[in-house]
Amino acid sequence: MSLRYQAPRGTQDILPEEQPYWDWVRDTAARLAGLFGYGRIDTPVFEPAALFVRTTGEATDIVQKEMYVFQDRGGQELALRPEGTAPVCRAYLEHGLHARPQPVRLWYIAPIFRYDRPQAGRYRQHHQFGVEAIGDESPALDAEVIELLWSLYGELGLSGLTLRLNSIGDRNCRPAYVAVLREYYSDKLDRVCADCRDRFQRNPLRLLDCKQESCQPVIAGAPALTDHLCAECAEHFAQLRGYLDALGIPYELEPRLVRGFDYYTRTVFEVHPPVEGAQSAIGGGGRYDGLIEELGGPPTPAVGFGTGIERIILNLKRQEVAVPQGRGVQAFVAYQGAQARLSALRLASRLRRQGIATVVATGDRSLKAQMRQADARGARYALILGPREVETGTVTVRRLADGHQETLPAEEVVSRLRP
RNA sequence: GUGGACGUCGCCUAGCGGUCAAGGCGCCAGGCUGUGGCCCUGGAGAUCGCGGGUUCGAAUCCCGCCGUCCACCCCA
Repeated sequence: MSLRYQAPRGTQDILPEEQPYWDWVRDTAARLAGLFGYGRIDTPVFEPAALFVRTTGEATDIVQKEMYVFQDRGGQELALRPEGTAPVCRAYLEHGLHARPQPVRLWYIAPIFRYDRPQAGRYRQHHQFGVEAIGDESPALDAEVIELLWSLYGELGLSGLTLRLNSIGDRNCRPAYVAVLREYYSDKLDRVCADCRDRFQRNPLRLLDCKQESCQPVIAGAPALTDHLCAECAEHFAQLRGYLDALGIPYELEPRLVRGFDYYTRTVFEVHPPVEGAQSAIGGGGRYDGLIEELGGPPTPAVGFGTGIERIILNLKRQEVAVPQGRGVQAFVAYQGAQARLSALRLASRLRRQGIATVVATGDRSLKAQMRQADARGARYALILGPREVETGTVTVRRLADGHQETLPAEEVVSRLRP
């Protein structure tokens, strides 16, 4: 089929039959966030492009090749939001949220845009549920955020997930580690892949999670980041692990886990589903103690996560998790004749005012066709209004599940439909 | 951005150089006069993703583009 217009590459329409999944995820996320004391925040879909360049990092893939950047008619450089954290921090500063009791706990569900090549579970527009806890450096807050993410998956019905955890140090110890790492790699560049030679220059930390077979021996011998944490970072990390243990949240230490944004410090984590696709993380996050300062605010520690709703739904389907289905129509009103049509419209109107989901037949089709419609719609009752009913002021109520049917006075219909 | 597979009615699929492109699901209608789900019958619905090329002749072969999927990159 060739349509003149189709949804742009990497975007999708979410049809009614998909919505139960979305409702399930959104409702559960909102409920949990509330349970943890987080308040909802919505930020614009677009922001000054510089906001992301500054925070996410000049050299990151997101900034280098994945941002939707455009100029508006006033000449402003804007970007469709490629991640959720920076806008929330911007709002935190803009509205003086530092003057509120710290930490400030915020959550959002928002569309995210990245110009990369779509495949299963990866889109140019996707949606994230995210949480940011700003203004406190306690590892207890890291644990809280991780617990929230972990319980979300549990509540949703996902199983077999693994939480990967690491600490990548802070402004003090990371540069020292990167120097050690560079030193280690400097005489081995001829033994690693071309990408790694590039990473050596641009983003040395990423050397650690190269998947190339040939690079594995080099990685195996590389100095571990966690052996080079400063005392404060090591202590912070140790406390966090203690809290997670106390909360009974299982995690795997993943010394090679680094994340794609420059703003992370100390804690980083990802959650992976049991079946590994190419891009499998369904959620990830970490601490970003320097981000607010980078935006011109006071030094403000913070921690948060983002989790992809499309990927959650993908895994709900893979694991055949049954999600609550919305209630369908209760009543389908069929009628015969122009007279009855008016009665049908009035009856439907009355039912809806009583909170009973009601659909009226259209097109003056045969009663048989209307009944077929009622069945196809999944209605619980068919209400039949023909000349006979109009004349006697009655309605025939047919329960579609078993065909039980009776004709009763119009006034009694409402009470009959709600047991 | 790199490599690969695929693209036939709304959905799933057959056809794989030669009459009007076939079937299932779904949709619409009918199966005697006011009634669904099963069954039967009929109908609508496809420029065979788009554009070029090869050929007497292409859905079937070749090229380009678009899209989907897979791997890489990266990420949720």
